[in-house]
Amino acid sequence: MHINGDLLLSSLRASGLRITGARRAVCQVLAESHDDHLTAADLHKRVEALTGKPVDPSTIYRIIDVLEKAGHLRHVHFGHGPGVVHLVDQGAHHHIVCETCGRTADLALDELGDLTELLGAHGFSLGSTHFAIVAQCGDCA
Amino acid sequence: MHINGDLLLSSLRASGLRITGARRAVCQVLAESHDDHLTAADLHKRVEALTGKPVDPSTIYRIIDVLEKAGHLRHVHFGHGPGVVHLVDQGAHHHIVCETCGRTADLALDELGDLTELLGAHGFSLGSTHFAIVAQCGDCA
DNA sequence: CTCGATGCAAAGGTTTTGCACCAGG
DNA sequence: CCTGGTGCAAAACCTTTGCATCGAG
Repeated sequence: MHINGDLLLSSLRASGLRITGARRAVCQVLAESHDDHLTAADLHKRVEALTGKPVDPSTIYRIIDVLEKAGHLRHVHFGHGPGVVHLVDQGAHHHIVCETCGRTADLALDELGDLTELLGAHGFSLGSTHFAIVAQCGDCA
Repeated sequence: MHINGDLLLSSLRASGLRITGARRAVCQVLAESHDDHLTAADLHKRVEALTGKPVDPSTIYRIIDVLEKAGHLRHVHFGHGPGVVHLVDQGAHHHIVCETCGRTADLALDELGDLTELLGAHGFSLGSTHFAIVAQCGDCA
């Protein structure tokens, strides 16, 4: 089951936050592009296309921030370039991204046992999905 | 055994490149801070301290570029913040960095079997040490 | 009416680039 | 000399922030 835009909005309202046109549009776009990894710029374009009105980039970043603090959104860094954003309804996952072409794959948390061990041997623990693992995909290797 | 600055310089000369004051200083600083991960800004500061003369930041970046193309240097990204640079004399290694405090650890390539398998299961291969794996160290977790 | 949200513009930090001048070989 | 290296200044890129205004509740 996928989170829908209204659910996001009512969660905001429940926290005493206001429902504005921009927030409505961001939530709808996020809900519709549910399985995508959108950059702030992508989000911005789609929001403007949806509303027909100009929206300031800073507003997009602020809405991302609000949704992230509310726990609905996560933003992830894929090596170079802009960060990307995705909803977090169906459990967190880690990301692999191709350094060359940008193709991505998701890693379920229960696949990460060996990696956890490797990191543990050096006194580290995974514990964040904020940065992707950068690698090479089959086509680019 | 560690690469020393003169070795770097003679390699440059052997490629038909010129030995300048700035290049001499960068190579010496790199050789002396052999096991560190320096940012371009660190490098810049130490080069100016060593020569007593102002050096333009762009010159530092260009020298990094030259040394990297010559295969002596690698620059790595540790999550947010500036990239870091280190010599590559004793075999490539991968990096783990703590997302919170920035502490780093090196992963020898022969420790990466499991990670290689994990990535392979998704059609990816490691094959670059250009981006660190971002995690949490014991103190910050 | 009131406070939160937005637009605008500017700055932030790192890195790159264009261009004219300088200097290594 | 002559080409490559450097300084300077500006831009590029993504994101954040200050401040005045707008609008949701």
